Amino acid sequence: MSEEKLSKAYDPREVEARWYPIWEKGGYFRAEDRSPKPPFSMAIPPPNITGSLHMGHALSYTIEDIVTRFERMRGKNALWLPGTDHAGIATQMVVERELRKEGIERRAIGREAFVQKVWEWRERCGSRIHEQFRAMGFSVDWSRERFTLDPGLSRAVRHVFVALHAKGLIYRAQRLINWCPRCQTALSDLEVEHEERAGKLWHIAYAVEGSDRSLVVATTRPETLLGDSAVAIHPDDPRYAGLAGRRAIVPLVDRPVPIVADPILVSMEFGTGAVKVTPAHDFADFETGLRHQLERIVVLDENARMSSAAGPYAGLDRFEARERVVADLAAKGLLVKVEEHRLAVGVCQRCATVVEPFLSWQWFVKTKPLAAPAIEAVEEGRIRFFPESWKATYFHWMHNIQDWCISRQLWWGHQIPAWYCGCGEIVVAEQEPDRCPRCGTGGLRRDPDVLDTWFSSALWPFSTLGWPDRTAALETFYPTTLMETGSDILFFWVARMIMMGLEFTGEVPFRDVYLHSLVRDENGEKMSKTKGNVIDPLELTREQGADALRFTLASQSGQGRDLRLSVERVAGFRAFCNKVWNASRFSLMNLEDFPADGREGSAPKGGLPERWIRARLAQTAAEVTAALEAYRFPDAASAIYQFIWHELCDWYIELAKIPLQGGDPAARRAAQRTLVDVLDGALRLLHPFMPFITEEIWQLLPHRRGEPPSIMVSAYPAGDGELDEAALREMDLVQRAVLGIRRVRGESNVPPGKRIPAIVRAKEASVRESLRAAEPFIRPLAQLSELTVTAPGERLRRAAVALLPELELVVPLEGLVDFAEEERRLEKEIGKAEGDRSGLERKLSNPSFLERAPAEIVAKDRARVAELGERLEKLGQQLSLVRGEEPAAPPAKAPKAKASKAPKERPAGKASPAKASTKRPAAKAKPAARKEAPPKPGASKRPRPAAKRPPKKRR
RNA sequence: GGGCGGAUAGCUCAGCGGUAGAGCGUCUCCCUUACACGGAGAGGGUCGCAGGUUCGAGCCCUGCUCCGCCCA
Repeated sequence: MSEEKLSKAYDPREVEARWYPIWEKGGYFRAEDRSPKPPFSMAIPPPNITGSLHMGHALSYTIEDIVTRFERMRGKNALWLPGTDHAGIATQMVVERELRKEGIERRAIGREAFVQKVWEWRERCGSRIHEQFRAMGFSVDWSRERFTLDPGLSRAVRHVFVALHAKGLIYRAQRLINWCPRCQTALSDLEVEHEERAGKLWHIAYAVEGSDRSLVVATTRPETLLGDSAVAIHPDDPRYAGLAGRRAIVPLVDRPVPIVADPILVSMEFGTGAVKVTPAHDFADFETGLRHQLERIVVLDENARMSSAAGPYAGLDRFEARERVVADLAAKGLLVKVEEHRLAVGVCQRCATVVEPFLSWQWFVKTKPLAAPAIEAVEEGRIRFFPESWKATYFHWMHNIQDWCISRQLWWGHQIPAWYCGCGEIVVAEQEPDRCPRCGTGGLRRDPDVLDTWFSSALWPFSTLGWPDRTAALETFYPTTLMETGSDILFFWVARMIMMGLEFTGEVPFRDVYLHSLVRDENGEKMSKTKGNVIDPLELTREQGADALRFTLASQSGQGRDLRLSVERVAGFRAFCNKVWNASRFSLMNLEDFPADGREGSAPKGGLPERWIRARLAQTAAEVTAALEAYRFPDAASAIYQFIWHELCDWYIELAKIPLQGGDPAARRAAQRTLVDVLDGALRLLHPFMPFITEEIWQLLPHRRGEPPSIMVSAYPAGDGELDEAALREMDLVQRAVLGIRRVRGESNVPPGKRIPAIVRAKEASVRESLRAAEPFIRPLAQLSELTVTAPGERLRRAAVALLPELELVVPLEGLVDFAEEERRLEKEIGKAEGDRSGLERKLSNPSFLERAPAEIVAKDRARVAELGERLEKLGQQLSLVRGEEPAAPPAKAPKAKASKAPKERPAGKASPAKASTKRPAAKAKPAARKEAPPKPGASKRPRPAAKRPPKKRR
């Protein structure tokens, strides 16, 4: 145990800086390839090498660390495998931008040199990520760190590409793909975001060949008419009957094109019911083109400028061209109408440039055959989703999955393992072929493109474990236990891992998927650099401590809901750290004479508080474990918070002061032992959430022989075993008695420091027995000079009374206070009880309730009515006593009649009986001063007697 | 256009058929030798709106209104 005095306030900075290197050196983060322990494994969602950790990462990794630490403490061989992602487009863009600052252009230095620069960049970023993990306390197994471009992972990528190609599940085709003219690469459907924007709908007249009729088409992209190769109409549209099969003349270029009837493309309701068809520049038109064998006329190049096929418009940017085309059409009188129109435009996920459907040769994954088993795995429950609602989204996407364009016109990434020969042969192989297998010539040219980053990510759960080799790690840790990631990459990543995992390992890549949601700011706004509302987790950690931030994220991370983060909330949990710190400080201050072997052997039973707090710890442990097993992090966090603050601190520590400061050495020792045992247990429960402070304190506690060297490898409290029900029951009595007396004191304005006598009455002899035994605990907590326990009976004039189940508390007030307050309190209680009772009586007078409701419900309500009757009787008596009225005749009759009759007299009208009974002056013989606040209709359904009564001297 | 969430105390959220909860904030009192990053107490809710089912509805059903995501 440390001799140093702990500081009065907790300072996370110093503590949090200290422990990570010790854990790392101790090897506690490491998982074993072979171990008798059951495995737990999880691959980290790898952060991009370019970035630093943002709040989304902090949330994700906090959750993952909590699970990992929990499982590790439960005795699992726990692997949390770290790594980073090369993030093709993102990284290439960042490095290009940086190089440009130095005046270096990517194309000028060439591919090899550029890729070298990116690797250098990666070296610099890597250590930063390390630092951030350290600051947050994430317990990853650094010895297994991976990078998506590592040789091993690259080999896995090539292997998969070749295997899928051999199976016909990867193919090369000339297709329309999404093209970002700024990033100069193809994108997958998922990398295109749809934004609704204001646009226009231009109505343009196309002449019908050989007639004086014309067709008016409506389009949002007039510049593409230069590439039109048909006009489509609906076959059933009477407006255009007889036109199908004839030809229309594309304006400006005067090209005759067929008029085709196509019920798929054309909606009779939209626009004019006639549509221009541009197969090379629109996805729907491309399909139409296939159906009708239409020409594909490419009028835009890879820079989204008009190509030579656009004749006089060649070289113009697409938006300039639009203006020119519209102007020229107008000049020729062919522009019939222009309407305002909202349309969804696709923009590049990375740079927000409007993407262009672009005809080009690309590589694709045929996804349908891969999706089928992936759907099945989830249907059969071999993979579970948390929250489960994501299943529906997953199914919907998987059932409608499109082929995946995987080639990217970038330099940074896994270069496609395909080689082209002059003879037209394409060789797909893991290693570069020496010569063409068909014509035998050498010098094959490798495909310059790289693979979509998500292609390599899709292999992450097994490629990181050494696949395609059958490694021990793979055998032990695969399938992994959990995939925890953001719901925004369900399709990008999770779905693809499932497909690839099943295809190549024959097993699911993970059993559970936990999807967290977005971290927003305190106003519910998405955090973004442009809005300036980004909270940097590292900065917040420096201010408030990583423990506080982690606890905040865990306790706010409800399933299926976005999380709102505010600095104030983090500060609130920092206060919790301080509370934990001080509870520990108190404990340690009282353990100075605790012997080194004081925790050996079974603990002495101790008194009621000792038995109670141990039972509560066990219950809390069970609760926390159940919550963590179900990924209900907020529930787990709040159970621990509640236990530590409101039970250990508010009750047990206060109660322990009695034996600790009393003269009985055995009782003192029992309290010491309990304090240290329970604090130890609480710290262990808390450790996955707050690793630093718990380790710091745990190290200061006296331990049993043979305890592990760190709390992070100690055993998680089990919460099993037999529960001391009697202690829980008795302590409940004590707590209710203390709270009741405190309440009376508070409401009657008894000065807080003033020690007063009180009487507790109970009908049950056993309850009285328990209370008498607990008298030494109740007295100090309720600030009593004296506590008398009796059976119910005599009434006390001039006393405050609180009625609780099983208990009746009497606090004589003569000479102490303010009877007006007490009177008001009683009136309030009576009002409430009357309200409750009349509600119940109405229910019980309903024959169908009696007939149909389960017997136990009816019995419960009846019992409660009886209870309320008793309560009202006592309260009525008490009220007259406080008022100084002579207790009217035999108390058993008069007050009861008064209290119980009142509600029945009232017709079952709108007015709350409770309100009326306490507000109506006449009925209660109250002074006129009472009536200044007539009940407001609808103010509240609950009684609010005497809410704003001005203070006045009664009597 | 289709789908999925959400709407409960001032704020953030639990509760999901039988007496409305927590944390934070607010108010009152208190610097009592673990902690003022604290203690004790209090106030605060027609559970989005309208129908329906039920003996009984934040809770189930239908419709509607807002807000947010995803897909087309």
